[in-house]
Amino acid sequence: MARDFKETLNLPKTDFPMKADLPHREPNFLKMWEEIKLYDKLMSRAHTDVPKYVLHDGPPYANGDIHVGHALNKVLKDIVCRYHWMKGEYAPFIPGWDCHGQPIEHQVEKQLGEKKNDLSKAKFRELCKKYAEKYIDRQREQFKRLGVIGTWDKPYLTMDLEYEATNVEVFKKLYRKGIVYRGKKPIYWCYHDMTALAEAEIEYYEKESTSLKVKFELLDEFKNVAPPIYGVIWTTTAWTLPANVALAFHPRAEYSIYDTGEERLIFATSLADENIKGDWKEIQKVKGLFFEGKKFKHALFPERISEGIVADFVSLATGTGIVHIAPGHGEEDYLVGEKYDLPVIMPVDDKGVFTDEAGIFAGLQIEEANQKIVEFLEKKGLLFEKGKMSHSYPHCWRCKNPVIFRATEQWFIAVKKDGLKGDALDAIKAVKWIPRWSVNRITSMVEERPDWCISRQRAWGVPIPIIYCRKCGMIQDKDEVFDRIIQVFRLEGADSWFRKEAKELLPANYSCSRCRSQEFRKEEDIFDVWFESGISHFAVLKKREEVSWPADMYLEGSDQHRGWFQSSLLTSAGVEKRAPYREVLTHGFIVDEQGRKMSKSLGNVVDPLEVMDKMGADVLRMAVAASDYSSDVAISDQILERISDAYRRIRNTFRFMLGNLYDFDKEKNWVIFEEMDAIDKFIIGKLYNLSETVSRAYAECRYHTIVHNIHNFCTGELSGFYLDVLKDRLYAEHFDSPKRRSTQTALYTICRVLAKYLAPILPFTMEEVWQHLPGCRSELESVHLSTFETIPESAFDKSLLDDWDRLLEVRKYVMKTFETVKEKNIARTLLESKVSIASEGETRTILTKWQEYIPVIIGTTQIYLTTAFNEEVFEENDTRVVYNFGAVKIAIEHAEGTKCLRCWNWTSDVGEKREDVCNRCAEILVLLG
RNA sequence: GGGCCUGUAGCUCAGCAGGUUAGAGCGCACCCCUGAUAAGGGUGAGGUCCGUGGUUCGACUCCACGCAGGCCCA
Repeated sequence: MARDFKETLNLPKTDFPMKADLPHREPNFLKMWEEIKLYDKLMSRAHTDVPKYVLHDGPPYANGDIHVGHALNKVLKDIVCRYHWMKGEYAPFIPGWDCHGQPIEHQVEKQLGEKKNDLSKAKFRELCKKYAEKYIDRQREQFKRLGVIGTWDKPYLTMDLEYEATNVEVFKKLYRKGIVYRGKKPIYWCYHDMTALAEAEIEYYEKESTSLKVKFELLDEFKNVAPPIYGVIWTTTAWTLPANVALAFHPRAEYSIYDTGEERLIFATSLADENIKGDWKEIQKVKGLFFEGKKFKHALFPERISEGIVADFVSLATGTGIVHIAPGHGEEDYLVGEKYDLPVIMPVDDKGVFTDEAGIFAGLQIEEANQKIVEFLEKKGLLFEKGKMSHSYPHCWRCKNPVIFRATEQWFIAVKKDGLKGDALDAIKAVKWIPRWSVNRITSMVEERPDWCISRQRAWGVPIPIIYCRKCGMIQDKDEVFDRIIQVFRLEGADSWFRKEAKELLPANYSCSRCRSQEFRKEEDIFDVWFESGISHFAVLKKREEVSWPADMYLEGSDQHRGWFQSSLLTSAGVEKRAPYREVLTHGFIVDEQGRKMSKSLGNVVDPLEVMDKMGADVLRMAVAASDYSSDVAISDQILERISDAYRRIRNTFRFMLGNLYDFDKEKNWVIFEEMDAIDKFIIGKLYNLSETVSRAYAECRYHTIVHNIHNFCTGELSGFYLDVLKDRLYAEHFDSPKRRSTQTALYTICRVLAKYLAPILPFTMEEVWQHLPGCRSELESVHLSTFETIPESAFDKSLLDDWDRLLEVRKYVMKTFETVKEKNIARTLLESKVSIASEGETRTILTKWQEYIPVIIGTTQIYLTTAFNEEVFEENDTRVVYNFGAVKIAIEHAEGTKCLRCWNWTSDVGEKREDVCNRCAEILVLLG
């Protein structure tokens, strides 16, 4: 009767669960890390002399729950920091939030509805602050749940008092440098509500307008020619004509001059059909570029000149191909005007009424002016055509009336020409940009950017710290004034600006530096939020003692080339003449499997909170890490499923190794490398190779390489070979046999090395591994307090690895052959097979050299090696499968002898020393008693 | 419309200073095991390397033009 020898074997034992159950288990680790004060312990490295690495967090906007884009960004940052921690360095991470700005105002206004009008600015700001705080708390918990480690109890907020004061400090420095100035720039303006509007407060509706084609006489050498030559412009906003300063042509388009008999007219050649009325003669063709620098007579004010310019945005789809330019009334007009140094004329007041600057039209409301202008042009014979047209036009979100573009006084930082462009471009060159093309993007953006408009007509933000004399209008820009404001902000925050009188914000007994008046008024504009976030490196890196300036790294999505990378660069270059970062790493955006952006309408949105709830943060982190973030990162259900599979494989590989270490005590059972069994030397050599790849990939921030390589190692080297082939020695040998201890030493090493390498990517799971690895927990309470393990180069035996790679090829041949063995029902497992291998040359030499390991590598005790390819054992028949692999020939048949009921090997000595078992097992059983 | 970027098996990635039948893992199919077991092992099928031209003896790799997608502008 067969006896069960199970209890005499060293079968794997572990509490490490196969089922990850991350959604439930991860929060416990978060709790544990908090209890052991993990982050504080890491931060205490600040007092040692280890290298410091500062990754400066770009602040997300404090609105809404986090989306996958946030998750991608913060997980990458976390991996970077954890990598540096694992190198033994000091790598503080201070998360931040961008708290001010229009979107929060908008949300609060929506909640308030009509009540908003009854609120003071100060009261309104209070509500905005509450709103921001609410979302900071939510997002904080969500980021923490992701496993992101950092100073969560003391993040930086752009609404912190000290932070707000820093805005003034930086403003003062830039002001002193002489690059801050006041100028005019068009903004959306509702002349019904008399208020400035942000882009997001605009709604587009169809509106019917009068469209005009107006003639501007060409001057210069064509002045007083007969018949006169006219450039014909097309516009739907007649009221902007008083502000006209230029006519824009498309530089590469072709224009024709037509003789109508009475006059000569210029249109884009391609739009001739739309404009020719009668039997006109085309007398000349010219490129648009020809008109650059030419002068035209203003159609409304004959004494004024309208300059000929060229611009790529000129449309040739409809109209005349000539665009009337009024920099005071249009964004494009303004930008092209800046390029040509055109004046910004803006003769419209808050209520939409023409000022004296509009000459004969002064006092008219713009709607009425439209009609007057048409009449005027008709009378002068300068109206070429008049029509009606319906088009999409911006309207005020609140009162639903049409809005206008209207230039108003704004604050600027001079960037172009004599501004700080040169310094910024030099600063860019000193930074390492990853990926490499990133430098081109930032460079061209800085090269082409206009001056930076830093003022906004809003309530929720930091005021531009300027105080004017009420009497003479003088800006009070003495140091003592700025310093006083800085001091007040530091103590009471920017709110003080809205609560206090101008006088209270000035030094005691202050009087105007020009007229001695003591009456003052405060600037009402606030800073652009990009200015605020752009000074974070000053407000955080220079002020918080945990960190230092400049940052080692900024890490954000590629959209930040225009945003934060640039605003930070400009403030830094302006004050310090260098970039605030040494290295900038950019990642792509989250897209779906087909590479399309996520949108509700496409139904492809992945919610990180849901993923963490269903699969766990480590799976989400792994998905992020497994993907090459230098371009867009795809996330979908299938991708998460695949990642989940890979995660499970890694987890189970650890579980198996842990299971075989249950009785391993590294103090007592450790086997030094030199004394290890060859098979264990082999896997340690492979591990060494892997560690080389992984550490290089970490240093280069190529995390997907790490995930792929480690995963492949787990499936290929470990599960597919090493772990499979070890079972006999782990299970059947005496528990304390040298072979088993050698293998356990290898397993232990692999676990530690891999757990540490994976800790930055899978912090929860690797902590779990650490807690189950014998002895580790008493050594250090968390894997995250440990440092990467290095494998000495001496553990890498190249000739052994080369030999064994060849042996593995032979193993592969055996596996192929064995497929047929299974089919023919000759044997079901290799254990119950006899394998004959014929070979010659180098292969034969290697096989002979490692003869004693061939049974282990192949997986059966019955191996016959020979050089004779034509021996009888290689004759195929009903009980034997034979395959030829060139230099190697394989034959497999059923094993001889009997199956040992303990180790399941087939031998001829079963029952000799003891019933049912082979002699090897019989001896072990004696030892075990 | 402009600038920058991406496009290799169903999925995630390798590869190529241009050179034999383009690789891996997952997934899938089939088989084996039941002493890693809601595990494990083996074998196999999957690719017009986005398309079209060009350079070259030879292109997935270089160039041009497209197409699709992303970010930022307009």
